[in-house]
Amino acid sequence: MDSPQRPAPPPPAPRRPPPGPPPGPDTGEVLQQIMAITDQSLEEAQARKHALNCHRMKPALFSVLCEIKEKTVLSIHGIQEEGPPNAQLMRLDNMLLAEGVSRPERRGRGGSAAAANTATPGGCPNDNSLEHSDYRAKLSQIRQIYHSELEKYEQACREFTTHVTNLLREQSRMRPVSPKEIERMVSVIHGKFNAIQMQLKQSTCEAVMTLRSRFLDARRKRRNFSKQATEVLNEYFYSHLSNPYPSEEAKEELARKGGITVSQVSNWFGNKRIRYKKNMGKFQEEATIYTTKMEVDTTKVRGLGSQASCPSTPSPGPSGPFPLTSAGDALITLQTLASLRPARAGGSLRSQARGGYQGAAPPVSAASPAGDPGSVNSDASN
DNA sequence: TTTAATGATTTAGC
DNA sequence: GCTAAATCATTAAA
Repeated sequence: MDSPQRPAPPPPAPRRPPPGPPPGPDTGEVLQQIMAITDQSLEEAQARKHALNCHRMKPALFSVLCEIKEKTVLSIHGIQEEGPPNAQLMRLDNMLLAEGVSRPERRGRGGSAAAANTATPGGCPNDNSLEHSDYRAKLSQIRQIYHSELEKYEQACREFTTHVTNLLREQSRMRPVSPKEIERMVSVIHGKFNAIQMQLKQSTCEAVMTLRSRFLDARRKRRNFSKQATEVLNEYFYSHLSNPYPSEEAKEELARKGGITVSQVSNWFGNKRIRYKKNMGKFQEEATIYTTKMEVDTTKVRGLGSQASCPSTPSPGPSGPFPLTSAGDALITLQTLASLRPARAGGSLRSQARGGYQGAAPPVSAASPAGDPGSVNSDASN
């Protein structure tokens, strides 16, 4: 039997390339192309470039390309770069102006804050104490560093901007770079430098705040009063022991004589009263010293026919709130002498009204301004 | 280092 | 708003 002819087997299927990137030119081929490029003479390349640059269609082509680029770039970045004025930066600027770190003549940002703080930069009290001069010196140091750094940043910004602008202008001959693009690049650079400036401002503000807290926190910077101040205060206290509540005017005079503030006088009397009351025995020696001293002074003053050196005071009566010490004999003499001074209406009345030591009341101040710093609280905390 | 002295602050009462 | 009282924080002497 004849077997039917078998069809010829199909030719072997061609091998499929392995899955992966689409077939490209062979590496060797690419290398050859590169070699061919490098083989071209430099002059030839330059000539081609020149020919392209001089092509009559080049300006039109660049213009179109610039336009397209402009639209694309603006759609991507345009909106993001337009932000609201930086509130944080404004706050920092205002604070630096208020602290007297920024120059007041630097206009443009936060001018109102400067106007509000021209009298006492830094909110520093108007005391001419050593601490405050030290504070001002340190603040001045901070200011110097700040301005020198700021100047450096500004100069670097200017130089870098000029450099980039020139570079882009140069490149605009070879590739489409529109003036707007240059402008945008400049604003980007300014933005970056502004961020650096903000860091500088922030650290300057921190330094000022640290300085302030260190110098103006009076509790930390407590200084004992001068000997003269203590003497003035003690003289008044012991000569008015029955009613040691100086009037506002007396406080002012004591403050002036002792070179301290009215608040400090109030603090001192508050402390003195309570400590004297708690431990009268301990203060006896001191009391004797001052009463004797006052007695001598008063005798001298009497001899001169004028008034005592102590500030005017409420009339201390023998029935005042503070019991006399056992050295009271000397004190009684003092009280008697003190009572010769011009009496003030409020003092004894009020102390009598309260009655007793515990109820020791202050004399009514003759003139107590609204912003009276005479409370026990220190003005340093204001 | 410890402790007493002292100026300043806080809280509550009036 | 001023004061007493308690307390804190710093200074200066022991």
